[in-house]
Amino acid sequence: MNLYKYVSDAINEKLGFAANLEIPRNREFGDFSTNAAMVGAKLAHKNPRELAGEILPKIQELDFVDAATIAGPGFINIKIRDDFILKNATAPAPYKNETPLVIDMDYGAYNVAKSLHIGHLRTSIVGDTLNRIFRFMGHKTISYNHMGDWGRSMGMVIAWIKRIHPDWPFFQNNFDANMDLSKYTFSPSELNTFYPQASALAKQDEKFMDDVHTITAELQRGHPGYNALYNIFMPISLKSMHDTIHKLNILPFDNDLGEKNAALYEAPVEKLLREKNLLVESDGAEIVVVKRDTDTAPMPPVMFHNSRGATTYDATDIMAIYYRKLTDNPNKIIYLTDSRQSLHFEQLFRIAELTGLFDTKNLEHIGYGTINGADGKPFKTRSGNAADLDDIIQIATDAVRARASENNKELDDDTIDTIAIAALKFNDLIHDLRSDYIFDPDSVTSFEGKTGPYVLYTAVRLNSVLKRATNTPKLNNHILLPDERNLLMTIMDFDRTIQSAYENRATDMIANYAYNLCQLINAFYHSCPILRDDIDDDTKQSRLYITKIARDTLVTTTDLMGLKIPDKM
RNA sequence: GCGCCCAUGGCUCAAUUGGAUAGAGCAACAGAUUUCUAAUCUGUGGGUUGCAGGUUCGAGUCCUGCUGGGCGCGCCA
Repeated sequence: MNLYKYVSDAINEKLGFAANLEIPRNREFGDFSTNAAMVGAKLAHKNPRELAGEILPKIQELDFVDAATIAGPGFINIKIRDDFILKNATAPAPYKNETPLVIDMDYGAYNVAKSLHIGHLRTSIVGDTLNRIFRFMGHKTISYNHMGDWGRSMGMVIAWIKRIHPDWPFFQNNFDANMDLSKYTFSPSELNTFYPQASALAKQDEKFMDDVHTITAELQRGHPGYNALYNIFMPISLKSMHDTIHKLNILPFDNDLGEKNAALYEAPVEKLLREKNLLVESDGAEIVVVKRDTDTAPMPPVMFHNSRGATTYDATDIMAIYYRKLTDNPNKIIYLTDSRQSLHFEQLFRIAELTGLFDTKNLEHIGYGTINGADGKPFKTRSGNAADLDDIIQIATDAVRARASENNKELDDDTIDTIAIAALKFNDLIHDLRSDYIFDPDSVTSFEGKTGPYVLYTAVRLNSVLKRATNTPKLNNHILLPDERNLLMTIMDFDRTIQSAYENRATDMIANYAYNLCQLINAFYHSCPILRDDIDDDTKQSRLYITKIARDTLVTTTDLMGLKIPDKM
């Protein structure tokens, strides 16, 4: 049950006004605490403690209250009856929402022909967990991998291939799309080298850059050879993305639809902008002015067509809204990107408002912080590049393998991968997503304390106990030991946590809850033997029941984080 | 220049959005296994929350001003 809500509602009803219910930081004060008397005292010009004295008897009458006392400047501290806890403790279940929202979620946003790197870690992991939270709350989400699959970077890749294979048929005037093209292919790793090389060359070779622009424009206009080539490397790249997110246990995207798909809606969006007289010519480009008189911050115009007539990502993002409205007609669109793109989304949302395309209050940008190295600058490899996600996963995997062999544990490869992924993901999720954090490979692979492996280990322990048990889990009425009581109270706090995580879009609340739950589970595990021979059957049954709902609650949180639990570790 | 964000033990991060004695992990030190997995548990030391004011019953949190850092500001995404 949602204990917090139950207690809060009961107190509010009893008092006849909305009191603020808190869980004291220092649990010695009780299970709950309200500052109703202090708030009320200000309005009524009364002494807070005196007012608390008037409120106190009413609270003491409530059937779940064991004791209620006045403390400090006027707090009323409440302790819940043990039998009430015993009667109502259950594991959480997904919500049945009677008015579910349709939510389009835009995260991931991988680039075709570029390997996933550390910059994609948070958008993937946090986006996936937010998606799972929304679904748990009973909403319908539609996830979009809004790929960079149609812009200048595609021109770069094709220009590079043209440079190294000028004799290939895609580049000949007599190109025949019906010929057998099966021998023109690339390995994923080979493909991923093209863009960086092309990009480096374009910076110093103006002629090559001109080629890139020409090829990009021709590709977008339907050049048969370039499009045939695109259709060869695009699936290779897509598969490579899928492999990586599969390793990370990220839910498959409902749509791998990016800029190319959005670009199909250029004409209707342009028409809409022209109808509203929003397109303005400026330096050969067509722009939309989004600045308001009240703005104090810089607010540059939005580029719809650049001076070469091409559309930029500002434009394709408008088209994507148009497309999603047409197909999903969502209640909300939520974007998860690096917080450095905040201005872009502010501009985008203003255009949605100016065109009447989408209600601005239902467009939401969640900006996450940068992952930095020990020097406080964005995390780089020793050679100065953004670290590949696959390489980071490999480092974690090697560390798990080393740790397992240190402890003389024989674990299969799947288990080792599972533990490594949990270490990476949990480390990401435990941080406030809006803040930067420092990624330290040594601490991520230490697996001690507040880590993913700790969480998995705790779940494995509980599963192991439940597997051995012959008694039926059943909660018998007994006096709760402190470690049993603390654990049950935290289990009953799950609903408040996920509600808060949902409202605040705060994935770290789930991770912190999971860690806190594990600490209490391990304390319970140590101080309360479950299956030992000298434990009587009633106690065994009770502790098995606690073990079971603790395991179920923990599994719910690990599911939300997309962590798998191994059979042993 | 304009705007946004940040500053908390040696290190990495919390703090129920204004609540009570600022908490965890790592690192250091001292302990725990005839017992369900020691990737565990128990304990010890470590703080003038960058600085100076202000608001009120009450401030790490809100306001003002400094100092120091990060980020953004038309044809990259």
